[in-house]
Amino acid sequence: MTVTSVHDPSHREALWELEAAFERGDLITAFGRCTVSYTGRAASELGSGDRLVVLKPDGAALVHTDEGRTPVNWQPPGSEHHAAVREGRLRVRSVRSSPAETLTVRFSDVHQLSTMTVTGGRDLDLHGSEEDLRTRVLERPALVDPGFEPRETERPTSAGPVDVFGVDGAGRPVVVELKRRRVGPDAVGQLDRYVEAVREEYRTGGFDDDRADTDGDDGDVHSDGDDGEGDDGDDDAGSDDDDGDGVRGVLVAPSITDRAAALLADRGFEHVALDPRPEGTDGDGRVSDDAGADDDRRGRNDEE
Amino acid sequence: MTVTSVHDPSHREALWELEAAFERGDLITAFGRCTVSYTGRAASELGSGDRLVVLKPDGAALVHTDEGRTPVNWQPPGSEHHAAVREGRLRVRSVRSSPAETLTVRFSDVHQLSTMTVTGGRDLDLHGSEEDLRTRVLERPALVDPGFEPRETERPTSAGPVDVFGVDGAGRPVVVELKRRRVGPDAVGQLDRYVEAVREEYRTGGFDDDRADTDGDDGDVHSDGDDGEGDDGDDDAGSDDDDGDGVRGVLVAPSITDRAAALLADRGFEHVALDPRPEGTDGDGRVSDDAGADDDRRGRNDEE
DNA sequence: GCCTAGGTCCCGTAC
DNA sequence: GTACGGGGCCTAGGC
Repeated sequence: MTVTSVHDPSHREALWELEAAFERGDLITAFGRCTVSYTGRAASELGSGDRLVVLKPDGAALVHTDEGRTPVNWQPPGSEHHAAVREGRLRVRSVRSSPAETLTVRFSDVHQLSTMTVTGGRDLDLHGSEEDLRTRVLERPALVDPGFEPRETERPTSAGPVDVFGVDGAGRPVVVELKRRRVGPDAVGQLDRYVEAVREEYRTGGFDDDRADTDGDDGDVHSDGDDGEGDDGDDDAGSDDDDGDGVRGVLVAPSITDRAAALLADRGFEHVALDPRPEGTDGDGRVSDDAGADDDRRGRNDEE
Repeated sequence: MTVTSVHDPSHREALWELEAAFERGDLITAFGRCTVSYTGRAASELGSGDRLVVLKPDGAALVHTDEGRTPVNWQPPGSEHHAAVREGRLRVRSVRSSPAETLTVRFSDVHQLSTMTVTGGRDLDLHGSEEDLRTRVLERPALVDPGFEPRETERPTSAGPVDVFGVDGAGRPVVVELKRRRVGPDAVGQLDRYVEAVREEYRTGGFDDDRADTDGDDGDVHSDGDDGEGDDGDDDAGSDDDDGDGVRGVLVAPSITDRAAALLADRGFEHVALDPRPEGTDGDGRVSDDAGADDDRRGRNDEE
């Protein structure tokens, strides 16, 4: 039996079904007239109305109205569901600790209650995330800068891990921050923190202080033989005509807002326009920078 | 009739029910074995398995497995739902434009399909948001700083609106950034952008350039009589022993991470520990700064 | 447990 | 429409 469903059950009937479903680890949907209370990180009250309540065996709870992608109330996984009849109403409560939070749904009427045994895979195969963008950059570093040579991903700094760290053709350190979508001012701040941390590293000594000792860890790129002095730069990696300390900051993202661009310029950083995916049939995915890069409505007609 | 439900319908039956429900503007749940494809800002594929699909009359679509608060696939409101039988399967598709996105669910088996007419309120009464924190600050400015005098909320700057803007006892401008929860480095960056924008204002002239002309708009505070010189400060509003330009930056939040605190100190800004809500019975909600401010497990027992 | 950042984030609001 | 920031954000990955 994969689905059970009862229409307009009495509260006792509903209670019985709920507890059996909890026991089985079923997915539960309840539709009915209810009020909802929540207290925890915040607190809320929702007056009477018809809602769809979903209770998952992992402890997640969702309360949906007829509008919005976001549930009007919810409880994340890890909660515990409880049901009871109180004051003539069916009370469903999901509770979790740390943070201490309680969601309470009180049904005056249950229109329908269903329980479902779920089987099958949950693994989503997703493309177009920041990780895809990183792959593109590592496979074709020239998209970032001619002569760019990635050295490490998730490179640790005192400000956190840098998405891609490497050197340019002149041997200057390059800090690359990747974003899968159009970026605003926050991304510039993020890049700024990383660049400043790296600059501070170079200032205060030979990059051995802040970096967690992760030689040969999983973040490395280019595990070829040369690990020491293979730099072909003519400068001593810094003090060039560039802005700060010789450390470059590059924001790789499909596009950037005006305000973010102004901030970026203010800090002396650069934007490289790049999509997380090779843009379908559109060549290599490099978007022309500082130019009208838009409207490629590829007429992808459905197969059926 | 508020609820209709069919068990193990044929695809044609299901199609009929779906189209009637679309017509009525009903909320729809479908549980069955299906695959899911998505393409748009990203792209994904989900293999066959049992899932709960929710279709809302506002165009929202949700695909839920038995785990997680977040749907495994979805479509935001504004999409258009379509149903058809193709290649022996029931195909439900939600499409939207800008961005162009398509969600396709292909059912090999529909275990249950329900349609529901939703009535009742959707307005949530929520407490504990940043707005509550702002209210607290405006009602009791001394919580931020003795002598702090709020002048404006959502004060426009070239970097965006400042949560609360005012002056301290010495007449120095104060930029306040509010956060309802513990803050990390990003919040410091945000505050930094605002403070820098205000400082630039003061540098480049008498605060009349970047500010949109919103005198007497809705962001003002203190519409009392005294608008001019009531300051009791002994300094001339700036050039004190303080860091920058005489403009102070204050981050008001319940707590702050170490890294954020270091950044804050580096910029010469301050943290004021404050909760969005008066913390139940806990006095005025001011949290002791730089001290072990924790564990107040108030034993709030349920009423029933 | 906390911290940090990504997300098909969603969502409201102002421009 | 774009932009910007809030959110009970959720979620994954480190430490």
